[in-house]
Amino acid sequence: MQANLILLIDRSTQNRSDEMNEQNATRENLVRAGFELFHRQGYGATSVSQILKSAGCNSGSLYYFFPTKEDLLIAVLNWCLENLWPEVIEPVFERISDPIERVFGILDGYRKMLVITECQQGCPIGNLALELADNHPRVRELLAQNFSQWRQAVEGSLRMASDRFPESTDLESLSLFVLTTMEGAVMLARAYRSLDAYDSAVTQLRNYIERLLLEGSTWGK
Amino acid sequence: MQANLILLIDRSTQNRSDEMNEQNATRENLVRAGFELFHRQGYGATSVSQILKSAGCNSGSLYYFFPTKEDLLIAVLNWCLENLWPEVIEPVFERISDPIERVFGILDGYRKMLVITECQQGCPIGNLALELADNHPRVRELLAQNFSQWRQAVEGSLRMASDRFPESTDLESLSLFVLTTMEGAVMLARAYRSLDAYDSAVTQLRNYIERLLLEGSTWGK
DNA sequence: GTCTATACAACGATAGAC
DNA sequence: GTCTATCGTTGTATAGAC
Repeated sequence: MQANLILLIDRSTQNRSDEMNEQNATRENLVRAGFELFHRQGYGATSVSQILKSAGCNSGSLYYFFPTKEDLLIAVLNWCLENLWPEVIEPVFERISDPIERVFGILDGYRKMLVITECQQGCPIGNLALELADNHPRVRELLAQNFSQWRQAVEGSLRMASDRFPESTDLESLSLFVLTTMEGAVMLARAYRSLDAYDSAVTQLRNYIERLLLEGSTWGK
Repeated sequence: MQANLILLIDRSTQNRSDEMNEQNATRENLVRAGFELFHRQGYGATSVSQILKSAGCNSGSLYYFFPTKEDLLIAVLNWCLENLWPEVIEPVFERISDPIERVFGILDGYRKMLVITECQQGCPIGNLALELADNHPRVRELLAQNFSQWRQAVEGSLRMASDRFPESTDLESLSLFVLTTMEGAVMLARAYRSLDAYDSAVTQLRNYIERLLLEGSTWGK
């Protein structure tokens, strides 16, 4: 039951294990275990021994690959950076072709995570951002990169429909606003342990975007 | 420099110290120290010894008032619940009378905190929400109550301008959306260590609300 | 590369004098 | 109520055999 919680992991396990040599299997296991545990419990609340147990190896192996626990975290965040597109964005884009609905498809993907985890797990990056942005400079930079990549995916999609928005629309700012909404909504859904807060926010966002589109279509083609 | 970081604390210190008997001064010091440190570092990353140093007492005193560290956290969250209105909401409402601008005044208050802390400190409740919502049931409930109180302040203000919105507007959902935006925007501002992300989100929110108001005014008075 | 054993510090919490 | 001293655990990280 726990093993399948994170959709990210399952897909990429199958995709990548073939093309990997035996040598780095342990390293990969550690990164995956780190990702899942940091996501579920946070960075500070996850002990190295938990990671070792989950990855099925001993401390010597971890410290062979990573000088410190923080270096493992950095590897995890780089792993997220590599996997966002193939594992989160592209599956949605394959299923949905309308550029606006693709954005809401991404939001629906995060909703699925809330459903599966009964509102106990949100965005893996968002969690770490609030925990670590202050006192871990290298980590903060990687968190920002992860957010930027997410935002660019949304912006790219919105830009395909740029002619449907009013001319003055700032699509970069609007795509960042989508991310803002998603992160805030996930936070509230977890605090309330209810999907209502998430759905309510997405409804408001959709309302806003529909008004923009309505205005865009009124003012000539 | 550090001591005056949190506006909340300074105001209430002056207001309350008179009406307090000597006996509970230590307890109050502990709650204040806990609030500030949990806000700055998170719950898990703050050690009891740090709290003791900041509060100017020893461990015997803390455990005399609070059976565990978590009980101190609960006292802190109750303290937030008591102080939100007098220390965060009312100062804004005194300064600004327009109900819509009052909402943006609250958002501007959080912006000030980002400015003062150079984007290193966000919402004290939001931080704890992502860190603790999963595995601390009593804490999660109090976090949700804090969010609800904040949302109700916004909703009360919007409701004073309800005749300016389209009839179909769901003001409860809209006020929750304001909170969603604020929390998401604070998170991104901290990750990017820049006010731009915050300002961008508030601009989008204002744009949305202005469109609602425009539609409300068009459809008759 | 991976193992076992362990160093060493910090943690939350307790005991008992005053 | 507050103090000092300390218990027992857990944390990250290391050493050295294999």
